[in-house]
Amino acid sequence: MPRCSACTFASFCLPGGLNRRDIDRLDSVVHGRISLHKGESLYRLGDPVTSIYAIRVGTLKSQVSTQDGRVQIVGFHLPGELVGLDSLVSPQYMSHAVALEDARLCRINLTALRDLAVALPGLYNNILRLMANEVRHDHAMLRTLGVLNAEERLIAFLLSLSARLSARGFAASEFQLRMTREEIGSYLGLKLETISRLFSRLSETGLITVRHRSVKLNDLNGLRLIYEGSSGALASFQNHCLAN
Amino acid sequence: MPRCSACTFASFCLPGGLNRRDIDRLDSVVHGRISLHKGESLYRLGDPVTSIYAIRVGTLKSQVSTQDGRVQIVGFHLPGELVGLDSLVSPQYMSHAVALEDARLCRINLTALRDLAVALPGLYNNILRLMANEVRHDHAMLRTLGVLNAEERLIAFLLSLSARLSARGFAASEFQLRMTREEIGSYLGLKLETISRLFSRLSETGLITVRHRSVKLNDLNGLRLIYEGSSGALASFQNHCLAN
DNA sequence: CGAGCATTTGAGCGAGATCAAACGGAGTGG
DNA sequence: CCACTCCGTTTGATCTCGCTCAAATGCTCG
Repeated sequence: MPRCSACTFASFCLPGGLNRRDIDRLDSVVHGRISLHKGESLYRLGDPVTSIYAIRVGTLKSQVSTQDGRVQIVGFHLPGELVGLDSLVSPQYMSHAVALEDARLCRINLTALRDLAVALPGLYNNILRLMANEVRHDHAMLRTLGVLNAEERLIAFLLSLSARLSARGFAASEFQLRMTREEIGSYLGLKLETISRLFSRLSETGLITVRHRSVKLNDLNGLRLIYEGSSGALASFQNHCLAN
Repeated sequence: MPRCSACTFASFCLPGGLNRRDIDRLDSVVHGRISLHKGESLYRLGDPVTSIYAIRVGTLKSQVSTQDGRVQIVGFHLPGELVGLDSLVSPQYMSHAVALEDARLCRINLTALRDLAVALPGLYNNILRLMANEVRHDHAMLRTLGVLNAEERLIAFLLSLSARLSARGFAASEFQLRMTREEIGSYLGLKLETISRLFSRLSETGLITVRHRSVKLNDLNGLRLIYEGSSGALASFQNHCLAN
C-alpha cells in the first residue's frame, strides 16, 4: 500500500498547512498505484471522473484536440505534480492525459478526498492553493501565447521547465526533454519546424546546448534577459508569489 | 447594507448547494459596496489581497502588462461574475483589474469568507467550482490562442460573450461591446486593425451586423459552424459540462 | 462646437507556416 | 550483430496571414 507520509513528493502534492498526523490520514484517500507505458492514456475526454492522480515517476501531457486534428497541449505534468486538477469538480474529464514515457502514479479517490476535506479545513486550503497555481500557470501561458514571439515563447518554456525541475531537486540547467518538438510546438502555438530552427539558433548563439532531447542552459541570465525584457517585472513578481 | 439573499445574481456568484439559510449567512462576508468610474482600477498588480468582488453592474477587464508596454488581457468580467479569483490564495493580486464602464461591486471579505467556509463545506465546494470554471475558461482560451486563426478567434469570442450574456438573462444575439477593438485584440492575441477588418468581413458576409460597439449575431448556427468546424465536438462538450 | 480618441481602410512587409527533402537514432527481426 | 524501417529531427525554399505604417473618418464628451 502506498503511503503519502512516506512519499518524497508529499510536500509538493499537498504543500504546507498539514501536520504529520493529517498527512497520515491522507493515506486513506490514495487508492492504489497505476503504471502507464509510454503513449498510454491515463484518461480521455469525457471519461467519468472518480480520481485525480499524483505522479511518482514519469511525465504526462494534457491536451484537447479538434475535429480536424489540431491538438493543443494545455499542460505538461512532471514527477511530484498532480494530473486531473482541471476536472476536479466536473463529472467528466475535460481533457486527455497521455504518458510521454513510462510512468507510475498514485490514484487519489475524489470521494474520499472530499470526505476528508470536510474534516480537515487545511486540506481544502491546499486544494484551493493547487487550483490557484493552475490558474496562475494558465494566465502565464495566455500571456506567452498572446504577446510573446516564437523565440521568447521557447525561452519561457525552457525557463519554466528549469524552475519546476529544480524545485523538485533536479538539475536546473541540464535536463532531458520528455516531449517531441511537435509537442513543444503544440504547447507554444508553434510548428515543429519552428521549434527545431529556434533550438538551432539558440545553440549557435551559445545560450543553450541542444543535442536531440538533452538540453543544457548555458546562460540562465542571458535567457532571462530575453524573457524578462519581454515579460518585465511580472515574471519575477509572479515567481516571488509562487514561492510562498 | 447589501444582502446576498436579495441579489439577483446570487445564484451565479455562489451557485447551488447552499440553502437560503446559508445564503443569509453569506451576507456577513459582504463588506460594503464599491463604485468605479470607467477606466478606474479596482486593484493593481501587487496590491495586498483582502477581498474579491462580485459585479452588480458594469464590466471589467483583468490584464497583465509587460515592461515594454505590451498588454495581455486575461479576462473580461460581466455583471454577476466575480473578479479577483485568480488571486484567491495569493497575498498580492496577480493582475490588474480595470472598469470598462461605470460599475458597482460587492466587496467580499476573504477572511470572513474563509471563516464561514470552515463552517459550511458546501461553500468550499462552490469556491472550488468557481476556480474550476476559471481553469476551464483558461484552457478554452489556450486552445483559442494556440490553434485558431484570427477569424475563428473572433467568432469564438463573440459566441462566448453571447453564451455568458444569455446565461444571465440578456439577449443572446444582440448586445453592446463594452471594450475597444484594441482590448478585444489584446484578449485574442491580435492587433486592433485585424479586429476591425474581421468585423467588416463578417458583416459583408451577413453573419453579423456591426455598428460601432453594437453587435448583432444574425446567424448563430453559421458562426458555430465556423467555430465548431475548428474546435470540433470539444466546444459543445465543454459547454455541456459547464451547464451543470 | 471642437478636441481627442476610436475606428476604418489601404499598401507593403515579415515572422512563422507550409511544402519538400535529407538525415539520424532507436527498435526490430533476421 | 547487422540491416532495415520508422519516426523524429534538421534544413531549405517559398508562401501567406496578420502586422506595421499611414491617413482619413467619425464618435463622444466636455
